[in-house]
Amino acid sequence: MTASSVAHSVGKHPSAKEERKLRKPLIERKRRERINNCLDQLKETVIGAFRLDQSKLEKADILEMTVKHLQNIQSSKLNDPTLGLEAQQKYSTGYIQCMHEVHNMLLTCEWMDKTLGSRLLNHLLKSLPRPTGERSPTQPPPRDEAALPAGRVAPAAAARGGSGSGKPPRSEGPACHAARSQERAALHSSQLGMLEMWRPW
DNA sequence: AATGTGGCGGGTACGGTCAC
DNA sequence: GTGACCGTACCCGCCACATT
Repeated sequence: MTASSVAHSVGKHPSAKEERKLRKPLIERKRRERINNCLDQLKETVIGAFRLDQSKLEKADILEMTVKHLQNIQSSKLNDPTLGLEAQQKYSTGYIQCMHEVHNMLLTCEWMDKTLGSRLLNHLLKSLPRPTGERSPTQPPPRDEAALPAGRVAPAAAARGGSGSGKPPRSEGPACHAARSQERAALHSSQLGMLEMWRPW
């Protein structure tokens, strides 16, 4: 007995059980549609990735090709670690330039409260992007610890520092050196006598 | 704890393709 | 032509999880 036949035999007010019996096939069909839609999208992707013609690819083939495609992507990323690093460096460079712009603007704003300005720069510095996984001593912890005055470290953050998560400390890679040099650049600019309070380190 | 809901797997029907 | 095989859609029951 199909769902439609159930509908006919029941009348206008199907019970909850019968209603479910009616809905279930529709839900199932929607589900299959979702699966097939995604499979179609995957098919387009792998056809493009593997330069295939629009020949017949059954579902199992599509999944297999997708797995291979993802594995290719992963291995190519592993073989070229400089791709991510380069992007990070570009971003950090731009970030620091923006910090300088903000700093210069603050210097020209006589009405600007110096404390507020230094807090702003402090915040920007703490938010300085650094390579994944690294957390500088000045970087704010995830929760409300950012509200603490500059130079203070929340007890929880202090306890976490480095080994708090239970993981062994990361060894420093080239990404760390890049962040260091950026930090040095910021330090250098502050030493040029810009804003005296902007020295969270 | 009872009930509702969605996901999943097994079974089946149906249509297309291919070798004979 | 036809039987075997394959891929797909559908139905149904079961199960896990969420809700009341």
